[in-house]
Amino acid sequence: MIHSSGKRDHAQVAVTVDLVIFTVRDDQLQVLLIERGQEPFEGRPALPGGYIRERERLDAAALRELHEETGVDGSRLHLEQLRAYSDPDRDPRERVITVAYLALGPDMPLARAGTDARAAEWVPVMTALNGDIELAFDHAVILREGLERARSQLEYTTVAAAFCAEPFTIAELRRVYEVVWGLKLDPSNFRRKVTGAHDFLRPTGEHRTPEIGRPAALYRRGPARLLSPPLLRSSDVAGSQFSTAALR
Amino acid sequence: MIHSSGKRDHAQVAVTVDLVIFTVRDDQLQVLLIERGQEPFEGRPALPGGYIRERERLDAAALRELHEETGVDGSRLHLEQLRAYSDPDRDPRERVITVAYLALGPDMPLARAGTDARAAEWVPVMTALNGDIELAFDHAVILREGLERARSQLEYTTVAAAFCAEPFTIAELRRVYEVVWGLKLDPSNFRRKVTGAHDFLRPTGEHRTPEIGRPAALYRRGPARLLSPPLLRSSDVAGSQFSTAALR
DNA sequence: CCAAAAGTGTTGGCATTACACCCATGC
DNA sequence: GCATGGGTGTAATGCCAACACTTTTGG
Repeated sequence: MIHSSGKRDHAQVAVTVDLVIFTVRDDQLQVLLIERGQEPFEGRPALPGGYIRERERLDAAALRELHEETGVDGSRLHLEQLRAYSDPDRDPRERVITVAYLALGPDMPLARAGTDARAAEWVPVMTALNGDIELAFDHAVILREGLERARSQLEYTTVAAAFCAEPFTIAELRRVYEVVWGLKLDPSNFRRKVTGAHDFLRPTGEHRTPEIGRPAALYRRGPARLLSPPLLRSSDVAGSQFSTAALR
Repeated sequence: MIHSSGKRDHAQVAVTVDLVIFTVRDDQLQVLLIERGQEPFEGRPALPGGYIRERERLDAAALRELHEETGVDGSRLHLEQLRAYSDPDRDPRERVITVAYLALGPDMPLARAGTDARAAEWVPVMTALNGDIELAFDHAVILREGLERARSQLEYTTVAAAFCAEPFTIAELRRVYEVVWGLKLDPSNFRRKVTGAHDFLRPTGEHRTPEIGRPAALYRRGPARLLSPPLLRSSDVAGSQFSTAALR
């Protein structure tokens, strides 16, 4: 029953989910964009997403869309709700409220074209926000807020490890922070902090020998979700690719 | 046009906003609850809220409901979106997705009964979460998450000042932290931190003489929104009214 | 009316910790 | 060259004490 009765004392609206899916590839933070296969904004890049189904939770819809667009089952990703966007004119066809999700994961298998998308591909975030590319709907705003959420989440939580495929080295984890924040971190201090944080990392005891350099110890994600003390991005000299004005 | 056409390829749902409105009264963190005046959950306490209107933004709906329930215009409050709740069975009548908002403000004029609420009153948060009171719908979950959001927001932002009517003293601000976190803070350290944080407080140069004790300097809110360095609630001995299990 | 006590805000002084910066070493 | 580990000086913080200003109490 889409409409249980003809008359209502309140409006009904369509609801979609949109996904900001981040990964770290080639020492860059990249976001998954699709090319829209239909109006409105046909041919324009957009965040993956779609309408929720009857009796479907928002989280379930996000996981479903994630799977449809990337082929990845979300059980190994970090998925978190960003917020709802409700501008009445954000979709020119009708009133559509969208709930945006933030998904973080390790370098994923190449995206395949989705159902109503011509193509899906990884795009460096700075490229997607570069003004040259005009995202569909209000997706530029959503992407910007998703980026800021990801950056601040790295400070207070352990989600950075979600970007790393297990097992991983501390240097790989550090590179995640450097790429997302756009600045260099001192390897020594970084190691001390993350190994000191309780239950953040579980050492495997094994090592991985790179092409050059000393073998690095391997770790897995620990059970901790909150990072205390936090890992702040305050000082340090910024080689930032984005100005701090992105903080809003 | 509620329905632009009879047939759709996607479901439409009703959307509401619900408000977690906090204030500090009598050295307690209190939340505004209404008593429902209609089914379902008639007579049960609930968070204030209601359906969004056509072409109305969620933020606007939240401000409108806030005004309807408290008579306060929200321009002087801190209002922030929590998240959307989408369990298909959270409302027994039909599918309703709600977007929860968190509102923080100084002790407000006594709430007046709203349109579809029998009464509205301030209730200490620990009372409302005490199991004895069963909130309507999933409002207990929303309230719990709102509390946790407020607690963590105090660490990294300057919203604590939103609880204080200007001008205010540093001791009043400290009491906000103590009440929300449920622990005692060292007056000396607290003063050092908040006065050291850039643009957090603007001294007025004036003083207020309490009933007993030394006159305290008065301050107004500064332009800063983010608090750096953050004010962590980590250590310190807990005289906590809630166990840390409330962190989720 | 004055002196002492009590309560609150404010300031200052260490001891400890955390951190940024730098250097040394192993593979 | 890169990962790892250690050391040092500076800043932040926790803890504790003293001081300032006011009202209340009691002689």
